[in-house]
Formats: sequence, structure tokens, C-alpha cells
Amino acid sequence: MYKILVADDEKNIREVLREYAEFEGHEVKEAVDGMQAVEMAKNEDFDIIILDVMMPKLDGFSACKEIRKTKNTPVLMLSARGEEYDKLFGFEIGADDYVVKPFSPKEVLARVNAIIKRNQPAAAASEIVKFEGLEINFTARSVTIDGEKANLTPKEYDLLFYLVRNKNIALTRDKLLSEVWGYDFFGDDRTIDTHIKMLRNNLGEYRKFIVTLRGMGYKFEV
Amino acid sequence: MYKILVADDEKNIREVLREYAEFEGHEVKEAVDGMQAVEMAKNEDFDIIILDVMMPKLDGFSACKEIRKTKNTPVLMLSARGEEYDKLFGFEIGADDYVVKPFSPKEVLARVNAIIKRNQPAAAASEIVKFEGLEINFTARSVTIDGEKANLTPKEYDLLFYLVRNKNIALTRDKLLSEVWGYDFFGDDRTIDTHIKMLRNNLGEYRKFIVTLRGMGYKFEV
DNA sequence: TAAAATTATCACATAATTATCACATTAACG
DNA sequence: CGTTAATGTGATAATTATGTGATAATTTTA
Repeated sequence: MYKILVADDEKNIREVLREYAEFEGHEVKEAVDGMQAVEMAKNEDFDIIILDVMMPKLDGFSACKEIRKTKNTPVLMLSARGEEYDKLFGFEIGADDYVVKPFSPKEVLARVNAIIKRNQPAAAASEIVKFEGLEINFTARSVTIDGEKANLTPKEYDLLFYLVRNKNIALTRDKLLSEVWGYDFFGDDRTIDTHIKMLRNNLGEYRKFIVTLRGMGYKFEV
Repeated sequence: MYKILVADDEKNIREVLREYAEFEGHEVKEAVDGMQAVEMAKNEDFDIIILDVMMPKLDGFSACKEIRKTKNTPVLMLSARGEEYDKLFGFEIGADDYVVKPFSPKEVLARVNAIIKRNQPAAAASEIVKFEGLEINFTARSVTIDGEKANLTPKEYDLLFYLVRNKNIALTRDKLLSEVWGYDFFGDDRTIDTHIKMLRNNLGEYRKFIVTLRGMGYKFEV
């Protein structure tokens, strides 16, 4: 889900883009002129801003320049057909892409997706592993169970992530304590057991991946 | 050493990748279309799979999806320049990275290494030995018998692991007691016999590897 | 600073493992 | 072949480890 700002003085343009974007699950805000667009862009973090070139109060190029002074939000410019010069100028001032009216909203959305992905290499490289319905996103530090977001505590994340990164490896309590709790933790071994218990409760049916190694510790087995 | 599957219908692509990968000490298998890639991926455990997007029979995306149904093997996609949407789609269906043709084999290998490192930091270090149908994984602290997971008790693991680590060496009861039970164990010699009995029961036909040395002790003989 | 959330510890319940014993079986040796 | 010593084995009591709910201590958040 992306947060998109659409700035255009034509109501029907804003609406057709909103309709398509919302259909794809994105959140859309609208601005009716360049000034308003700059204002909103400075106060909120958008994933992308769509700017019409011809707008009242402040044109698209100036708005883009202004926004770029404070933020690095990707910008897609819209303009009337044939204004080739505009296009070039658009790229010069740092627009990420350029679409000529009349456009197909589908194409605009495709470009929006392309720009955002291009600008967030982290999202593409995000480190995710999946074991059946258990999805673990190391980068986002999130876990989903059958698509549902799990709500783990920090220690539970740390413990699960360590187990998963060392999947299929027998881990002693000592090892877990020193790696997850830190070498300077001098508490009780059994603390681990309690956290394993809570983690298992949170993992539902996928608790099965955490196996007890009697007399030793635990491991994440897949 | 990684096990790599390269799936591409162009022979020269497969060969250049094979050459580089083998130079780095990896093992390479080839598939000439998507169907074959899926088949191979399901039957063997690769460390990474390199899929061309455009392949006969089954395209790279579909192959990736299909593989992901049963395995979590990392996938790197290859495609022709400019297919920007392909790239996005590739990430969407769970590819781990994406390289555009024409590529430098060096870059591909660098990415392969990066992906594998972040996916399995330790899997490559797994210490496993196999005697006929008896597989012993020291790292995972697990034993399988004809592919079936054995369920051993802690002492049974310790005893078996010690025997196997000292295979073909005669071990007296005293030695076993002090090494497996610990120097501070002052119990009965015969305790060992009982544990040998249970271990044998658990090993099924592979009990044959544990031989009795009358008047002495036991050894694991292969 | 108070309230909420998280974390560590404890105590008890439950389950699994272990050591020992008694008796059965086997091998070695004259 | 019979005797003897050693090993195999089933049963079981004793021990140990883990699961878990409750709660105290701590940290985070509002």
C-alpha cells in the first residue's frame, strides 16, 4: 500500500486516478493546485507525488522544485500532448517519470509502481523467508501467520529471528542466552523456556517448527 | 561450495555461468526449460536457482511460483533489458534478485553469493555423515533411518555421536562412561548395556553397526 | 509520573529419561 | 557338553527436564 498525492486542477483526472489507485489498495490524497501540493508534500510523507504541469497558483515544475528542496519524494509529471520541451525540462528538474495526457490510468499506476520500487531498493531486497504459512520478514521485523500479522514482543522477535537464521541447527540454552540475551546476561536458563512458550503460543500451528532438544536446548526445524 | 541450478534455453548463457561458477568451486546443474527446472528443483536441494524469464514450456515466473510451492530455494531471475515490468513482477512472486541481460557473469556470481549468504548463513556448515540408510546430523542433532526421523533420548544421542565420532575404535565401558557420562559418574558399568540396547532398538536394521566386544565394551564398525 | 507492556523468575505439574535390578540368553572354554 | 562369565533385555523406581500459569521486577510508553 502506497500513499499517493495527486495534484491536478481537473477534478475528473484526480478522480480517475484515485479510483484506480484505491482499487490497487493505495491511499490517495488530492491537491487542487501547486501551492497546496507543496504544502501537503512538506507535511506528510508520500511514497509518490503526481503533479500536473499546468496548475493554478504554482505550476508543476515549480512545485516539484519546491518540494525537492525539503524532500526526496518521487515525482511523476502529467502534461498535455506534444509538449516535448516540457518533458525534457521535467526530467531536468528531477521528475522521475513523465506521462502525456490523455493517459490510461492503468499505465500511470504501472509507472507509479515502477518508480516506487525503483526508489526503494530496500523493499525489493527485503529479506523474507517463508515456511508454509509462517512468513518472516527480517528487514521489516515482522511476522505473519497465514497472512495475519503476528504481534510479537521484542525478545520474541529476537529469539525467533535467531532461531530461524540458525534453522536446523541445535542450539543450547547457553548459546541462545549469549547470542540473544547477550554475553553479559547472568540470569536463569529457564528464562528461555518461558520465551519459547510465548513464542510458540504466538506461532499457532507453526509452533511445530520449534522443536525441543531434550537435555540440550531448542532448534528451528524445517 | 554451492549447488546451483541454471535454467535457460540459451546454451551459451548456461555455459558462461557454469564456467564462472565452477571456477569459484560451485557445482552446477542445467535445465533447458521451465518444466525441467521445476522438476529438478523439486527433486534436489539447490542452494540457489537461476531462472531465465523467457523459456520454452514454462516461463521463469511460473517456474518460480511452482518451485516456491514446495521449496524455499532462493531464486535469481534473468531477463532481457528493458522489461521493467518483468522486474517488478519478479520480485512480487518472490524472486530474490533480478539481473538484466546482457549481464556480466561476475556480477551474477556476486549476487548469487550475496543471496545465499543472507539466506543460509550456516546451512553450508552442517556436519552430516551417512552409513547406508543411517544418517547422522551432528549439527542438527538429528538421526534419520531410511529417511525416517529417529527419536532418540539425550543419552542415546550422546552415546551414538560418541561412538560414531570414534568409529572403528574399540571403546571400553570405562572409556564410554567417562566420556559420555562424565568423569564424575560413579554408577554401574551395566548402565551402558541398557543404553546400547535402547540405541540398537532405535536403529532398526542398522543396529548391526554397533558391535559388542566381549570382555571389553563396544564399537561402531563400518 | 502513572499506566501499560514486557521480561525474568518462581513453583508446581507433567512428561520423559535414566539407572538399576532380576532374569534370560549367549559365547567361551575346558 | 556343561559350566561359567558376560551380555541382552523387560520392568520399574528414581531422577531429571520441560511446560506452564502466576507473579514480581523492569522497561517502555503515554
